[in-house]
Amino acid sequence: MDLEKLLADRLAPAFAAVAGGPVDPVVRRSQHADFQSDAALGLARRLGRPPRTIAAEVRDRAELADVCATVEVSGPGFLNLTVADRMLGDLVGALATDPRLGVPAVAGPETVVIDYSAPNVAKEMHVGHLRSTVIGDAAARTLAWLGHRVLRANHLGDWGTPFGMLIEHLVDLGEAEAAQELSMGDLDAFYTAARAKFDDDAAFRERSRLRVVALQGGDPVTVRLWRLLVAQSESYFLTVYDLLDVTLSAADFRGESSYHDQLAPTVEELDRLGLLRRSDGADCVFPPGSVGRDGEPLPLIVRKSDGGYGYPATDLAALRHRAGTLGATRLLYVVGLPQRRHFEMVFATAARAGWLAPPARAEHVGFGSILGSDGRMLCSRAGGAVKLVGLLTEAVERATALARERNPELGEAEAAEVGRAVGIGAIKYADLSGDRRKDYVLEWERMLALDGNTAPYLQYAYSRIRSIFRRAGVAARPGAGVALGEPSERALAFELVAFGAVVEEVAGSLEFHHLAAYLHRLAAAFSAFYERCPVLRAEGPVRESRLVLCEVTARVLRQGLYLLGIRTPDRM
RNA sequence: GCGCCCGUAGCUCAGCGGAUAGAGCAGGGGACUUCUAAUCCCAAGGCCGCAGGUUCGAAUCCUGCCGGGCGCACCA
Repeated sequence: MDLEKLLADRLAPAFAAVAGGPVDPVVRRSQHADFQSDAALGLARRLGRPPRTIAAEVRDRAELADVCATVEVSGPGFLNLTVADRMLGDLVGALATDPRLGVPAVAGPETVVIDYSAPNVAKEMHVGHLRSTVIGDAAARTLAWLGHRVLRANHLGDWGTPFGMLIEHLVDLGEAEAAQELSMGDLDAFYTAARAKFDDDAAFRERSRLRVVALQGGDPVTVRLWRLLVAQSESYFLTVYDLLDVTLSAADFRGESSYHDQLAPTVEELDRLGLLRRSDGADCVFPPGSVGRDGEPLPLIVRKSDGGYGYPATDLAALRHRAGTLGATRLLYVVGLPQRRHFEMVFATAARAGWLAPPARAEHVGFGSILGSDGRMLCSRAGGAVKLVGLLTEAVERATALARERNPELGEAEAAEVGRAVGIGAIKYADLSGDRRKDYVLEWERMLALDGNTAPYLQYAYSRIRSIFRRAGVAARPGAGVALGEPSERALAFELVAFGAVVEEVAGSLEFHHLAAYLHRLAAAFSAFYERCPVLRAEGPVRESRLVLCEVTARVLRQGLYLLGIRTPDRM
């Protein structure tokens, strides 16, 4: 039970009695006390009485004796609430014996499909994929930990016209040579070479066109070559995921091709439902509300005038599969914000077709673009893409060098391990600590920063705690009483007790910067505590109590960072 | 033209109806014989893009304007 809710529950009846109806007590953290309630201000006009009088009356009626040390009317009519040390200590004590750290598993688990990462076969992963992968993985970890059934859907770009030219290029190179190139992760070179031939060589272009037809027609030789291409890319992506420390596995690849045979039936059903309209030779759905440049309704083109299918058809088929066959009630799409309109139209169409009916719902978990230093979008297809592995490798190298420098006691193997955890953590945290909807400028310095509000700061706090236990060879006694004397102990305790509410909120909003900010507050509170409150040199109950504070802090940091996909080394 | 998003400290960003607008970085000053100084403490830094409006109260909600970005029919 978090304190805010506890206080609100105690205040609500008092407010209801004074106001003669239900009132939200509006409890929040305060600079002037531990918490404050602002509800009396809003009630003043309605009741025609001074807010301070209302606040005083609520104070007198509320049953807060066991929770609060003091309850004071302040300013124009705030209620300042100071929590009793005893209550706060008991709450922390309860966390110490709770394997879930005050975050209960959800009562009604849902099936959640999370569409994220989605690189393209035979194309390099660039920084644009980083956001989707990192945010999506945090969502997967968080929702899974809460007890939901999470299905990770890596919607691989493994189908479409570019495969004609890619397969022809593979044929030109020879399978062995091509496999070699692709397994080295040099996907850009492969793609660029194919593209160049396609642009310059008419004969190659024609071969490519025929190859697409062969692929879609299921020609066995072509399909085998295509599979080769896909398999090589998949194994390359898995090495990147491994380096990035992401929970995506080989089993999560669900390429666009896997919906290939559902495309026609999907469109046919739209037709049967009377949602289809032919426009300029293309089969379209016109979801209400979307208007184009000319003021006319904007179509979702489910079948092109040449008979081919594009993204809308694939997305609809995938959605139908996820909601229908898989039984998902929450469908997440971790895709850049520029595609917002596309998803609006897809979701609207799916709803009209009855494929997406409550309680099932789809959410576009959009994120901002990555910009270059000139403030313009970076992640276009037209080059300028920064190779993801290059970024990751540099982060790990920097962090490893720093680990060696700062802690010579680390052996070579441990320094490498710390370097990985810290370097990768820094990159993920840089991405998750800001509002995901905002664009951000790609600054290597920022992403690779190892001090300030960064993952290493949180990891360092964790490793210091581990160091205390390691050095003393002791463990916290879970049942030990938590006695809070020092202000920095109280401050730390307040943060610990807030973990559950933060995770719960983030599971809904998927705004991971709230979790990041919380963990930073927690680590900062711990660091301040660490400076002022000796643990091992304390004695008796104070020592016992501080050991519990340390233990719970470590566990919350570890779990919180785990949800963000960030490791916590025992030593740094 | 229409729609969506964004303008907060020198920089990167939180805050999105409540009391004196918060962090980090950079820059200034302190703290290691004491559980890891990848740390902590102190000081400094702001017409919250501009102008109206709603409200007891606005960085936060509404309207307009200015500046920037993205999207707007067969590309994924």
